[in-house]
This record gives sequence, C-alpha cells and structure tokens, in this order.
Amino acid sequence: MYCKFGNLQAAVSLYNVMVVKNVMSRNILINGYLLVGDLDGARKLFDEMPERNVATWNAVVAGFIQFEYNEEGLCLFREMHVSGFSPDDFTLSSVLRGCAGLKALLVGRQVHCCVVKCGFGFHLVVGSSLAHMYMKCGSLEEGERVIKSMPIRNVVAWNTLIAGNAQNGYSESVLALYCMMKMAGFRPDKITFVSVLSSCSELATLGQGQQIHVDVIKTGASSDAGVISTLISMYSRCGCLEDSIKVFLKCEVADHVSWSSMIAAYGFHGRGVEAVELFEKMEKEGLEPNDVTFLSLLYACSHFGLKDKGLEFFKLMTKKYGIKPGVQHYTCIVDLLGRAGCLNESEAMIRSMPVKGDAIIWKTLLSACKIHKNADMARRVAEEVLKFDPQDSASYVLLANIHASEKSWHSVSEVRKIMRDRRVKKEPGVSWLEIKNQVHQFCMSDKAHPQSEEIDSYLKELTAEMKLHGYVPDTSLVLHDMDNEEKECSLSHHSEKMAIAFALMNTPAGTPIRVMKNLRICSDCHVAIKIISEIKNREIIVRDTSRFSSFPKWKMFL
DNA sequence: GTAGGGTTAG
Repeated sequence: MYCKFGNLQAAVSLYNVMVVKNVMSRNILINGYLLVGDLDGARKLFDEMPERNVATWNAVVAGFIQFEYNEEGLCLFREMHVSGFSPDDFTLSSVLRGCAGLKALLVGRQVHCCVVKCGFGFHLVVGSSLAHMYMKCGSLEEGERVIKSMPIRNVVAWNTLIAGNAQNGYSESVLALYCMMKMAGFRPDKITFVSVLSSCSELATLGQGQQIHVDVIKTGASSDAGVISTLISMYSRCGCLEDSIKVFLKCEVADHVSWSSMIAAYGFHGRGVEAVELFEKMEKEGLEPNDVTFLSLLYACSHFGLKDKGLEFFKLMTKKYGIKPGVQHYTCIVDLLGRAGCLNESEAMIRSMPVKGDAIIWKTLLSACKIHKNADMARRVAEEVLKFDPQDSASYVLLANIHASEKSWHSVSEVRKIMRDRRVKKEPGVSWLEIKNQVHQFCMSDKAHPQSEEIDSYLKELTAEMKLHGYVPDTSLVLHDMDNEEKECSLSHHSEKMAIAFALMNTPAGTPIRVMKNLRICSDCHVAIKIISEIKNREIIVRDTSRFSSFPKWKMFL
C-alpha cells in the first residue's frame, strides 16, 4: 500500500521489521523503488534476492526500460534467459519497447523469434509492441505485416499502425488508415489525433485538418496538451496562424510543449517579435523551456533578423537552463550570423563548435553565401557540404546559381559536368494545393495536368499584365545560357506560378490561395507572387521547406 | 503489473 502511494520510506521501514520476507514482499518493494525512480535501490534489492520469480524479472526489466535505460533492460533480459526463466507477455512487451528505443532492429528480430517460440505470436499487446518496434526501427513493412496478421485489433493496434506510417513519412496512408479505422467502428482517441494531425501538417491539407479538429472536439480530446500542441502546429503549417493563436489562447492545459509549439508557429510565419515576447512570458509563468523551445526561438530570431537577441538567447540556454547546444542550435546561429551578413563569424562558429558538423550546417552557410553573393566562400563551403553528402543536388544547384548570377557560364557548366559525372539529379520542384478537398500537383513545365494548356495561356496573359505593374523577370536565376525570352518562359513555368495560375482560374474571386512547395521558392517567384497578389486582389500564402510567406506583405504584421 | 502520441534547425 505504501509503495502504491509512493511512500517508499514507510514501505522500507515496514519491510525491515517483517519477520518472514518472501519473493512477493521483495517484488512489491522493488516496484516501490521503481515507482519513485530509485533504480539503484531496486537493483540492489534485486541483486541481494535469494530467490526470484518471473514477476521479479519483469519488474526490473520493465523498470529500467521505462526510464530509458534500454541497454541495461536488454542485458537483464539476457540474464533472465540464461537463468532459465521463460518470458511472458509482460516481459516481451517491455523488451520490445527497449529495442524500439535503441532502434535495434536485429535484436528486435531475435526477440520476435522468442515471441513466436513462447506462443505470443498472436497476442494483442505483444503484437502491438512488436509492430511498434519494427516501425520505430524504420521497417514499416514488417510492422504492418505483424498488425495485419493479428486476429483481432483494438484502438492501440490501430494507433500503432497509424503512428508508424506518420513517423515514416507516409502521410497520405495515415489519412486513409484513419478513415478505415473509423469505418471499422473504432473511436479515435488523443493518440490517434496526434498522429493524424501531424500528417495534416506535413501535407498542409487544411480542409482535412479542420475536419479532424471537429472529431477532436466531438470525442472530448481537446483537453489534452499533446493534442493541443499538434493542433497549434497543424494550423500554423497549413497557413492559418490566426487559428493556431485561437487554439493556444483557448487552451487551459498548455504545457511547455504547447508553448514551444506556439513559439515555433510564430517563427514559421516570420513573426519574430511575437515569438520572443511569448518566450519571455513563458519564463515569467514559470514554465521550463527545453532544447526544442530554444530551437524554435533561435529559428524565429534568425528569420526575423534579430541577431543580437538570438545570440543572447543562445547564451541564456546554457547559462540559465544548462541545456547543451546541439548541432541544430548551432545551425540556427550559423543561419542567424549568415543572414546578417557576418559570413566569416558564421564560418568560424562551425569550425570551432564542440559538436560534430553535418551537411545541413554547411548548407546553411552556403545559402548565406548566396544571399550575400560571396562566390569565393561559396566554393569553399560547397566542398565541405559535398564531403558529407556528395549526392546533394541542392548544393550543386546553389553553387551553379551563384556562378550564374555572376554570368560565369564556364563555372556553371563545370558544376553541371560534375553533377553528370557523379550522376547527381536535381530534385524536381513540385507545388501543390487543395481545392474542394482535392489535391492538385504541379511540376515545372508540367504537361500532365488536364488543364495544362489553359494554364499555359493564362500564365502568358498574367505575365504580360504583371509587367505592366512593374514586374521584371529575374533571369539571372536561370542556370542555362539561353536567350532572354527562353529564360523568361522557363521562369514563368516554375511549379508555384503554375499552381497559383490554376488557383486563380478555379476559385472564386477573393478566396485566399494556399500553395505548398517541396523546395525553397526562388526570389523571382517571391517578387512575382507579391505582384500577382496585388493585381488580382488575393491573399496568397506560400509554404516552402522552410517557412510561410504571406502576400500582401503587411498581413505579416497584423 | 504490460502496448500506441506532442513542439524542432536546413
């Protein structure tokens, strides 16, 4: 009883005066130690035990794994096996959780054999743990096979399947599975919603996200901080910052994750000042920021050009909160310095930081070289990127872009030759948007869309109209040495322009247009969209890999 | 006594 209520001291005193101490009383005490997180105490008692049973082993294996001492947990499981004990469903689900935590696929497969041998091949709980393990280790297929072979499914099994697809990036499948789950008569719960909503964020399908928000309210899951955080993020990533704010303000259970989520949402929409204000309020409210909070905050600072503020927070993170900066935090600082034009400081930061660099941090500096047109540094930095990832098409393109903007066609063709030799292919730009719950997708110069001819002639008219309003195509961005007319044509067929043309043709006047893109939008499209938004009197919101841009611009400061 | 989830740099 004392153990159950976490009063370990009382439990220990009682145990010490007990005349007869058996396995059961010792097991209870071990669980007491584990309940309060005293792993050393539990281990000591365990080591001193004259006899043990399966429950004893289960207690320590599960205890260690619960506190993420996964390796220790797996070692204990091996010892258990050597001692001649057969694992039961409790042992196996704990051990599989440990494998998932370590992403240890091979050990996981061995445990799978053990599961089958011990007769738990069709067990509901063990089956979900097994599928979860496979999916966490990146083997979605094996995980799905386990779930599909289960004779009965419950909500947890469905959630495992859905979360596995979400975490492995199969967002469309997540939405399909969500419908199937409901059709099979299962009621989604807070965990289902977290996975499904994060897939909506990924796909930026606002319509679906809104429908799922309705389901959240219907099932009463809207009082869960986890669901709230995902909703905030979903609305932000789907382009509706105002709805993120509404969810956040209405929420009574917001925790540090929800606050971080809101800070990230502001950052994603370029609202640096609000992000900083919210962080300061969070501190005043006594909520402890974590590494992700700082990542979101530093990101917001770098995108809004708050260089000094960002550097200040970077120091605060370590000094006040004892959070060691990881490579992602350093990347934000490199971005912050790079955008501000301090290229040398930025490079020095990478070379002197105590954590190992990666392709991304060097790519960040490479983008800064492009913004500030520093071709010499760009060449050097591109080499560093390609050391980490020789197949990274974006870096070759960036480097070629810098050469093209200097009209140094010889260097451009050199870069293109290296790409050919190394068989590097440029990732095609794809934009998509949702109209009446249907997703339309466009690739550059795409002829696949049924309305491609109409789009083509509409784009021609639109470009002419834009030129009357001061649009000058920035042909320096085209990588090939073509004549100007060809360059303009190539620019006007960027996927985001095609998507916007399609939306203008197929939606009523005044409807906001939300376009998503798989790469960064180019500066020509940025200028072009601004002008389109003005002449067509439409709010246009473009999401690329990094952030949201809203047009007209003033919307950002509302 | 067991299983499934949240915010995040480019």
